Amino acid sequence: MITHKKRFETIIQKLKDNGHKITPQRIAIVKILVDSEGHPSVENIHAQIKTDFPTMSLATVYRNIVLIKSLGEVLELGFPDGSNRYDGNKPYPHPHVVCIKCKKIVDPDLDSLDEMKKEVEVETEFKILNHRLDFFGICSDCQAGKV
Amino acid sequence: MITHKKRFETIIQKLKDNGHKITPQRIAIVKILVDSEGHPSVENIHAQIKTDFPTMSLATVYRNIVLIKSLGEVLELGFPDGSNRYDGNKPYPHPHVVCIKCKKIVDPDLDSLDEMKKEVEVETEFKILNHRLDFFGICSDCQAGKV
DNA sequence: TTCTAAATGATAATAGTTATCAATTAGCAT
DNA sequence: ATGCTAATTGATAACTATTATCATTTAGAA
Repeated sequence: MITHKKRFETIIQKLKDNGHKITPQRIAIVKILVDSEGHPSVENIHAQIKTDFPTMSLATVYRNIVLIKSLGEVLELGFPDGSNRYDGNKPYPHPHVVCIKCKKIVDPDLDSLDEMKKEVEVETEFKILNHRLDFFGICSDCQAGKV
Repeated sequence: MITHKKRFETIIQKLKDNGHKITPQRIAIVKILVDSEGHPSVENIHAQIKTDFPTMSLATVYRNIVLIKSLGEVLELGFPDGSNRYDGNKPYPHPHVVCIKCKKIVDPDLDSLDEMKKEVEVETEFKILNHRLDFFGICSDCQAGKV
């Protein structure tokens, strides 16, 4: 399991390698992306960042998330009922478990979907490149009525 | 495999059972939902419907999709890069295969995720209610350069 | 046939995201 | 350390997808 610090350095290096400046705003955004436990939305990231950067623009956060996504260093998840969510720690397809009450997202440790992927390729004649697997339910906190 | 006609009748009956009027607009929307092969967006549905109902409002389509969704008769899929998609034939969790070029969606025939669901419940202590599984790739038509 | 609450159509409003442009600044060159 | 400049930011307008509002229409019960 790679550390948050390692992920931070990887993303910052990727920005440098692609000719981008390492601004204080970018450092702050990447830090939140890799430290976050729950795949935050842009709005979440902006709200957290305002503590240390009260004048940072929401547009700056959006622009930088798009940039980091274009470098393949963040996984973007869309849900039907709201804004997109971002995972800076595992920027590749992996399962999620989403609480439908508090919207928390956790990453369970499940077996690879490679077998299914092969079955799908045979059945559909698609060339499969990636996948998405989410389970939706109620977390133990919300079951206990803490939220 | 249930027929489109049967699905149509089921949805219409559900609307009646819930005290809703069966307007010509609703009949047209439900028909497109059950006849569609590729999980259309609201915009798609509206574009198709305009042929026979040139004055139907986009808001009417949106309102009715929301209504049918609230009755549990349509599956709603959100993607990070655009509008939501709707499946009126299988309004319950099932796998999808999405072409990243032409955006076509097909439903492969895969084994149940019940085993994984149990593993997830044990590991995360969530009560799992449903799931989402999508594979992303390139369909055979787009591989052949037809699109 | 009449009546009325539900539904529609048109459009304003909202939320999430992207584009624009003047001002600022990271970092390279000296 | 200083100067320079293209990249970046901040503020906000604009865009897209969706929802809210309200006058008008209509499905269907009586």
